[in-house]
Amino acid sequence: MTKNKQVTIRQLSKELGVSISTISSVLNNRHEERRISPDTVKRVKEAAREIGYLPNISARMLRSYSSSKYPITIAVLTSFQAPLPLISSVITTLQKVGNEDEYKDINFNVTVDMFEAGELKKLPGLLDGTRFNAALIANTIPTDDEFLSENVISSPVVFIGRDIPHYSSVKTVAHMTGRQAADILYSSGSKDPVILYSKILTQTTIARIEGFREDAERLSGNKPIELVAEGFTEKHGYEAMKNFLDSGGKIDGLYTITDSLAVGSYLAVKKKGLKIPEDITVIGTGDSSVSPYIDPPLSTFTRSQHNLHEEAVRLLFKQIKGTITMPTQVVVPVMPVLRESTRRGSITNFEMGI
Amino acid sequence: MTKNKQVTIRQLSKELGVSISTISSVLNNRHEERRISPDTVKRVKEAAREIGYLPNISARMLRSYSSSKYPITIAVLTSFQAPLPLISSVITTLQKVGNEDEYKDINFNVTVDMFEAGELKKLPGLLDGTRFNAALIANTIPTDDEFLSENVISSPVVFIGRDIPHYSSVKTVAHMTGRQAADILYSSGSKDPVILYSKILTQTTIARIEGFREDAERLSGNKPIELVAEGFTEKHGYEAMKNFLDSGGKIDGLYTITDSLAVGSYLAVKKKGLKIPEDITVIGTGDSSVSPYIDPPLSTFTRSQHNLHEEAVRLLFKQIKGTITMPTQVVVPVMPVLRESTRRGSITNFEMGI
DNA sequence: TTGTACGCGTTATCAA
DNA sequence: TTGATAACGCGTACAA
Repeated sequence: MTKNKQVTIRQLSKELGVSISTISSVLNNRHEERRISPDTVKRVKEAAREIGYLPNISARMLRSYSSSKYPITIAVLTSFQAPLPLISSVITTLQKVGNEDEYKDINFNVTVDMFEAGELKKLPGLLDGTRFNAALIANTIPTDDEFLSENVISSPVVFIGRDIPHYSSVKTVAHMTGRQAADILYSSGSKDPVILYSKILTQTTIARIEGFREDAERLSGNKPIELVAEGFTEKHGYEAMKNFLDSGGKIDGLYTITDSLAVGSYLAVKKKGLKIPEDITVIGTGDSSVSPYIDPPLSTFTRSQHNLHEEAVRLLFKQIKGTITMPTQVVVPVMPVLRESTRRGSITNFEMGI
Repeated sequence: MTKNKQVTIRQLSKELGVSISTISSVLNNRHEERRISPDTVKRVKEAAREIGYLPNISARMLRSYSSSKYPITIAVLTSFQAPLPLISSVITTLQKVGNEDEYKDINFNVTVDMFEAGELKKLPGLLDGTRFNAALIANTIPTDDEFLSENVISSPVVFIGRDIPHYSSVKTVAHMTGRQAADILYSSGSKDPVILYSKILTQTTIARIEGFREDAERLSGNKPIELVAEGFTEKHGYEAMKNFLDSGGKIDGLYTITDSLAVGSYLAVKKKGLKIPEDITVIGTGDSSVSPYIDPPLSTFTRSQHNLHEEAVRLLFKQIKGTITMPTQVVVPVMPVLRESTRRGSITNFEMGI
C-alpha cells in the first residue's frame, strides 16, 4: 500500500496528469478559492493518501519563512544509555532560557537525536552541518570522544558532563564530591565505608568513585568496599545491598552514586534490623525530590543537573550570538546537603554548610 | 556585533565582494581542492563569524538529501505544565519503536516544541504543516481542545491522555481508577477518606478525582475531603498534608493523584505521630520506582505512562504508514498494586489482584 | 487550471 | 585563484 520511498508532489502530478500547482492547492485546502473541481479534489486527495505522500518539510519551510523569520535548529544529542530525565531537563531549560530577554531574539526549534553509546559517528549530519546549527551533546563514551577529537563539528557545540579538547563543555567537580563523601562518612564515625554504584559508568561517575576511593583509603587506612548494582533504580540498590548483607557483609557507612540507589538500600538495611544513622550512616548524590521525605531524610549532594543544563544552554546561546567564540569550560559546584542519615559522630546541624 | 536577522550567503557575498561559490567552498572546507587563497579563506571565515552567519538548514537538507533519503519530521508537542519525564519517555519510545523491523523503513527525525497550556494555537506551523509531518501532542487543556475542534491539523496526530473529537488518542481509564481508589480505602476501613491532588489539572486527573468523589460519597455517605497542593512534588504533598493536620483535619484514608504527593504526605503524617496503615491507609497513583521502598511500601496504581506512550507511538507510526486511516482511540488499562500502606481491614494479601 | 518565478545553499562548468 | 552562471532539490504563490 505505502511506498517506502518518499514521494514528491511532482510524481503525484505525473501519475494523475494534474498540474503541480493544482495538487499543492488541494493539499493546502486552498481548492475552494482556487475553484478546483470537486472531482479533481477527490482524485488528488485519494491519490495522496493511497501513495503515502508526505510533504518535504524543508521545502515548505524554505518557501514559507522569510530568512528573517527562519528558525535556526538546535539539536540535543544523547545516547540511549543516558539517564532518562536528561532530555526533558535540557529541552525545558532550552525553552525557558530561550524566553529570556537576552536570548529571545534567537528564533529556534529543537530536534532530538539519540545514538548508541560509542556510535555517535553514525549520526547523520553530525559533521556536514546538514542537520543543526548548534548542538548540546551528552553521554558520550571514550570511543565517541576519540572520534570527535579526530573530526571537527563546525557548528557551536557544548558537551554536558564531559570534557573534550577544542570544544566547550560544562561539568561538575565530580572528583571532589567523592572525596567529600568519604570525609562526611568518616566524620560520622564510619570505619568500614561502602560505595554503591551502577555498572553503567560515565566520566562523572568514574570521577566520583575515584575521589571516594582515595579519601576513604587515606582516612580509614584500607580500601573501601565497592558494591556494583545492575542499574540506577531503587530496585537495583535494594538488590545489591540485600545480597551484600545476606552474605555477611560488614558496613557502617554508605555512599551511593545516586539517591535512588540509597533509597533502595534503606529497605534492605531496615529489613536486617539495622538502623540509620545509628548503625549505618548514608549519603547519596543528586538531592532527589524524595530524599528529604524518606525515613530518615537522606543526606546527599545538591542536584548538579539543573545548574549543569542551564549553564550548558547559556553557553550555547552565547556561542550562537557570538558573545563567546573560544571553547569554554564551565565547572558547576556541588554542595553537600546534610540530613538525618548522617547525623552521628562529629557531624552536627551546625556543620551543615561544609 | 551580531545581527538579529538571519544572514544569507548572498548578503555575505555582497558585503565581502567575494562570489557565492567561493564562500560556499570555504564554509564547507572545500577551499583546498578549490585552491582558494589563504587570505580569502581567512576573510570569509572571519566575516561569517563576525556577522553571525548561520546556514539555513532547510536549504542544506533540500540540497543534500535525495527524496528517498529525506527524513520525515515527527513533532512532540507538550505544554510547559506537563510532568517533566513525559518528553524523555515519549522520545525514547519513539526511537525504540522506530528501530523495530516493522517501522525501520520510516526515516524520521524528532523535533520538540513546548507551549503554555492554553496557548497551543500560538505554536508556529501547527495548522499550515510547515513544521512536521506527524505529531504526538500531550497536556492540552480545554482552551486548546476548543481551538483544535475548530481547526484541523491535516497531518497524522495522536493525543496523549486526552480525547479530542476527530483525532486519534490514547488514554487510561482514569475515571475507573478514581472509583477503585475509593473502594480500596473503604475496604480498608476508611470512613473519612481524603483526596489530595495538584491544582494543575489535566483531563486525566480530573477524571480520577471525579471517579473518586462519586464512589467515596456512595460508600461513606458523605463527600470526601479534598486537599489541593501547589504542585506535584513531595514537597507540595508534605505542605498540603501538614497544613491540613495542623488545622485539626480528620483523616483515616488518603488517595493521592501521584505517588510523589503520597511520599510527601508520609512525613507530615509521621510527624504528627500517626501510623500508616494503622491510623491512615494510603494509596497513590503511578507506581513510581520509589514506592515499594518507602516505609511502609506504598499501594498505588500501575504506571500507565510507559504503555500509554508506547501505544501512542505505535498508533502514530501506523497512521504514517497508512495502516490506519481512521481516528482511533486506545484505552490503556490501569491495575491496582496493593502494598503495606493499605493493609488493614478487609484487604488482605489474598486480594491483591483486585 | 496551469506555467513559472522564487526561497537558499551546493555544485559543476567555463571563463577570466 | 576566483567569478559568473545555471541547474537542482521541493513546494508555494501569483499572474495569466
